[in-house]
Amino acid sequence: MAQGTPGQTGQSLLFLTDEQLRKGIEAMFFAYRGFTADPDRILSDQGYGRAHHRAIHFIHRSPGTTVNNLLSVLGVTKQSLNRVLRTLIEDGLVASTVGKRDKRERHLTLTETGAALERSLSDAQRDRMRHAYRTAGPEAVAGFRQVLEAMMDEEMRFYYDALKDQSDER
Amino acid sequence: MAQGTPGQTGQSLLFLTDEQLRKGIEAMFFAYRGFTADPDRILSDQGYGRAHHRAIHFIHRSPGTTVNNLLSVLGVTKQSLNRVLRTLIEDGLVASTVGKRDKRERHLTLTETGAALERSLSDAQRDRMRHAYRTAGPEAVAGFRQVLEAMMDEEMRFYYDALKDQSDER
DNA sequence: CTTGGAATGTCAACAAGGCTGACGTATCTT
DNA sequence: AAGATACGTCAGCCTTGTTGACATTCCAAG
Repeated sequence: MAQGTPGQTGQSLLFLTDEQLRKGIEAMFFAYRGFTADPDRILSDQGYGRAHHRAIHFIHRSPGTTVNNLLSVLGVTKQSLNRVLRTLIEDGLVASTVGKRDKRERHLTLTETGAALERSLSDAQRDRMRHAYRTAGPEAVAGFRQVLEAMMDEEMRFYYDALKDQSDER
Repeated sequence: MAQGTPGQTGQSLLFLTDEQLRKGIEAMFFAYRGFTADPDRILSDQGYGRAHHRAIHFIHRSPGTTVNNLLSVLGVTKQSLNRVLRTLIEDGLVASTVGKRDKRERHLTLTETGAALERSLSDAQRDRMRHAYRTAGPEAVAGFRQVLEAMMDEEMRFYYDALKDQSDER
């Protein structure tokens, strides 16, 4: 566009000092600690860890998802996931049902008990998120989301946007 | 204040659906993965992990900081920190000097080599942060910071704001 | 029908990085 | 002199990540 206008759009001219960037980096570090603190507390009482939380969260989000699907979203090895999944199934929090169309696949869903734990975990996390959102205000929230989305790897943004699939035909 | 005004400030009336909050939660999850990905890659080549990165970062930020200080900021046990710190000192990345005023204390600083590693790590992380900031724009950045700050635990916000101290008299 | 490959599960071994508990030493502080 | 503080260390445990090897089951192509 016009050349002489001093960077108001923020797109072209945006001076970012190392100090500003460091502050952002530390904000991520400290905020993430707060972000995980509440669920971590709940989980450690029951002998579970953050890995269990992640599995439960994404199974809740996409009921009937397959193991492979979960693997991609979580970005861990199947051995790691399997260990976590096994205890969740043994403890009756997650149900694993053989696929109908493809019987090699296992479709994962939360049981009643599993859904109850999920609720208590995400309630805690949502409370904190809600508090942060309310404190910062709606415009800040929009900015928050924009920056985080720009910070993700391409591949992760795909899962971030997409994950709503595999609805039917188990 | 006035009662009839529909929530424009975002402070009083702010409807937040579970769906909106979930999206925020997942944004944190996926973004944090991206946030740590680059340093993790660099570190794993050298036999270090994320714990080393954190130590190096905060020693760089507060040169001459004490072990106890670092403990509080990082929120780990001294045994955990010591393991990391020992290897960093052995490998000549961190220097530990006895306190002048209080000889029980050890003051930690980065050596030349340590500072070099710190630079390569924070360069990578800053590049990603800069990219995210530029993509999202300055207003988004302000919002991003506001939300993150509201998400921290009180105690952590203290360190987030404060850490600039212990300058003198080692 | 047979066979190749995909999806899943399992066993074993290992490492990083958290944790607790206990103990020792040096050094302040009272 | 006694107690508190700062630090280091030994030992042991847990979660959660990794690799590698291998079995099973099943779909689909030939």
